[in-house]
Amino acid sequence: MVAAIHLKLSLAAQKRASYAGDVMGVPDLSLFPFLAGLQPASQLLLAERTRRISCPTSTHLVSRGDKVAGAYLVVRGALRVYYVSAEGREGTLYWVEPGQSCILALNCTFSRLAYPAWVESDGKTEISIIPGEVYRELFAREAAVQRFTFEALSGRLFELMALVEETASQGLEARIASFLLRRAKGGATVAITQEQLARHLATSREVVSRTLRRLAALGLVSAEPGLVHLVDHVRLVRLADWTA
Amino acid sequence: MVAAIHLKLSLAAQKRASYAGDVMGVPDLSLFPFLAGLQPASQLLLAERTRRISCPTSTHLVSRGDKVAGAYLVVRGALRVYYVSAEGREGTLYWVEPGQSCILALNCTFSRLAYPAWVESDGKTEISIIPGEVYRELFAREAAVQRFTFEALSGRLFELMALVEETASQGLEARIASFLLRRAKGGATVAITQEQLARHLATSREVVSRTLRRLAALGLVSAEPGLVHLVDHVRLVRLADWTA
DNA sequence: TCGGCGGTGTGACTTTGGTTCCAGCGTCAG
DNA sequence: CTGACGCTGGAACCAAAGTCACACCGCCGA
Repeated sequence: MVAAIHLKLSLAAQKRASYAGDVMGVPDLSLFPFLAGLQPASQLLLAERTRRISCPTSTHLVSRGDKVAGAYLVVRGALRVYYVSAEGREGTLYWVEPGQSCILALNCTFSRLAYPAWVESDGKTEISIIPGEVYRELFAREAAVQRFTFEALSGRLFELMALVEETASQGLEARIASFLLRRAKGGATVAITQEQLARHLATSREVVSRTLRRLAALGLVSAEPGLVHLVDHVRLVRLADWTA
Repeated sequence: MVAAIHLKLSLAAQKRASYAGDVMGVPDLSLFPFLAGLQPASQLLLAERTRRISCPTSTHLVSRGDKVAGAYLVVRGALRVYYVSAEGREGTLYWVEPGQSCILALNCTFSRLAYPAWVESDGKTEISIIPGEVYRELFAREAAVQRFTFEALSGRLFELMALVEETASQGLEARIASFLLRRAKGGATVAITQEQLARHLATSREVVSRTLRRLAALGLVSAEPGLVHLVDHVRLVRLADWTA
């Protein structure tokens, strides 16, 4: 339909990218309904310049300090945004899930801000990358894009405010409870190793092991290798959500 | 010039508000240059609906859970955005300084998000409050407002990412060093009591006292009641900025 | 069958930071 | 002068969490 125009995709992303089988790089409209309402010209622009990439789990996409611009729309899987401390301990800042996006600098000509964190795929992941200039164009003339952008940013902002508060003022028990609840998404079991859990929460495996056993002893969870079952949902919520 | 239209200003803000002497509530254009380029209709809307309020230090403006919408543009002084943990300890998330703004929900009709933190004035402060509907209007039709909003939000986002990392992976020494450097803004001395310092960093006065003395013993700072002098700027930076 | 190896359990120890309690010191109003 | 109050110093103690070392179990491939 439209000739593919090659452009510099950012870094490692391209290296490991394998174009998915769909016609263009435009993400599913079911996940990003606001795209359906765009002007024809915008749709065309999107179709021409968006690239869908697809990668296995734990694919490294962005490093701290990378100068990136544009928007990463997640279609499948998830992106994990995390930091790495001086001692090499890492902690997850947030996930970008299907239907969400990671919007980076727009003013990509000057002040392409260096991204302050790392990004990797979490699970087999497909994302549509809209280059900075293109996104800026769309943002300038499409109210729907403006709104989407605003919500994405302010949503993350609120999330991060909560995270700061959580990490600063809650013990590990509560933080683990909170983490598990968020991850389970209503389900009763989370598939995760204690090692991974430790990395998400920026702590060590041993500490997670201890804490998890304490929670198990209290009857809140039960664990087996690679799995954590949420036994007492109610008490877990009470433990995690101190605002109650 | 334009008749003042009274509207419900949010909460406590109004209670203590005393209108400043300038003609309208529109903030200084020197601080917010993007406002100068707006269409005449927008300028009129701003002039009609913006309210300037002015308050002494430590005036409580927003509580967690308040349903607020709109933008707070800081003209003088500063706003301090902070959280309060279950045990009553507080920590500062960030400051909104002159020329900056605190942009809250825009979709103020539905989903007026509850604000997740507290806001108070820090120093004698003047702010211009643009109501939610008005800001939404401006945002919809003024590219400059869109851009300003985007930068404000993504700037905060990056700040908060750094804060999460800092609180999670740095010791108090480093966090205090970092805090003092940011506050000094190039100067060599910070006017702050240890009590206040403790509140900003979500710790206790005694701990700050100890840590500060340790830093003093190392020759990094020197302290007197209500003041902290930055003695060895270089080593302070090295201590705070572990990325070096 | 025999090692690896990934995932986990556990004890002992250290460090950091939070808590409690009290003492000193300067300023300022009465 | 004096007492109250705000700010700081400092000891003793405690709790949470990070660190180190090692042991165990199950699985899988050589």
